[in-house]
Amino acid sequence: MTGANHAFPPNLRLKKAAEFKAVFANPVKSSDRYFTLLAVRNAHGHPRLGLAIAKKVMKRAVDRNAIKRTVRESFRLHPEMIADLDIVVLAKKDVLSAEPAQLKESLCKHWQRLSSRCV
RNA sequence: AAAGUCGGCCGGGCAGCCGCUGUGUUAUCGCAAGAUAGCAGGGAGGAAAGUCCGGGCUCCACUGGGCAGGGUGCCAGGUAACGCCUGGGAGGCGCGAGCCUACGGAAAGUGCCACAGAAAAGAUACCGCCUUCUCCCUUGGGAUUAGGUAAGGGUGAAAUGGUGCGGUAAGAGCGCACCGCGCAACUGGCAACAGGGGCGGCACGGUAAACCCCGCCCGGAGCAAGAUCAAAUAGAGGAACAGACGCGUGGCCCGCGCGGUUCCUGGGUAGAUUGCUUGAGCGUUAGGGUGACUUAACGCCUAGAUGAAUGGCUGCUCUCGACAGAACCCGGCUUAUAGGCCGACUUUUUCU
Repeated sequence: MTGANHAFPPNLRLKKAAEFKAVFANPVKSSDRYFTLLAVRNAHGHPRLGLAIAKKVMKRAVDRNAIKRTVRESFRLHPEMIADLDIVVLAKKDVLSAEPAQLKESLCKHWQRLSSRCV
């Protein structure tokens, strides 16, 4: 366990509107009752993560922040599962009623599924 | 001790590991801008919320005033300002500490006042009461004519002052006393208002969160404001150079039209930077003020993100943790909130 493997610097994030657009245009999808993930293969040599938590789904800012943290944390701690993809995570309503452990498990499955399907 | 009133404060704690984001500093790389790494130190709230008021700041508009529209509304003070706060007055609630109030004007005008009731606004008075005319009838009483009344009854949220005494045919502010109301002075108070006395003798029902009238206040938009830099693409104007070039027109030349290169100006999209945190700031002490607040000295720097940081895991511990996440910044208001702490005061009970 070295620190370098679990960092989350800015270059691993999707930032620009154009980058999000590219993912939404022609993605590989993976979804369950908590999340919908969209992914596209990139040429950067590392994965990149973007979050899209709709205000409509989660009204309170506290809830939105909490979900973003959970997703980022999972992304950061499991780089070995994730191939070089641009991924956008969309949250669903059921996230609010879920246990933290269930969310983590769900996210791990998504990382592996997307990595094996986008080749 | 119990019940209660008011004001203030806190919003799990500690340790380790892994992350995120500013700041300072050191090292390495780089012409530089900067990048990477190490170390140190900072990193959500009392409401950050609702966006309901008030201001700062920015851009636009602007001579001043009026109309319209909106806001506000006992008085005085505080403040940058306010619809906020403080103190005072008035009315209401509570045994009390205390709490509540959209609290200007109904004699400028208009409207409305359901149901019930005779009548809902300057009374053609329903049941009545009293006097009187005529008739019936055994005194008593009944029917009826003309008039005087508003005490009693009944309706209503509200009925044209209230209670008592006098007075009267019966009654009535008709007269008197007290209360209430109105008027002009006086006294106290900056004022709202209060006080006691005088005069009037009932005239003036309620409703202005109904229109309205009166006093005071208000230009509009908002940090996605605004400022700077500025690709690609589109492409405006000017100047200089070349005018020996190409294309079109034409049989050819001249000419005319479209093209060239360089520079300057302009435009400002994607994007980037900035605005962005030192401020009507906080703390302590001293002075002024009943208080809100204010003055002075000294000390402190306390989030600044931009797909948007302030978190995750583990261990220990307690009373097992609510409402909830900064987005330009302040002052308020309102709403949400587990649990806990402190102070002042009130009422009741017990003990000494």
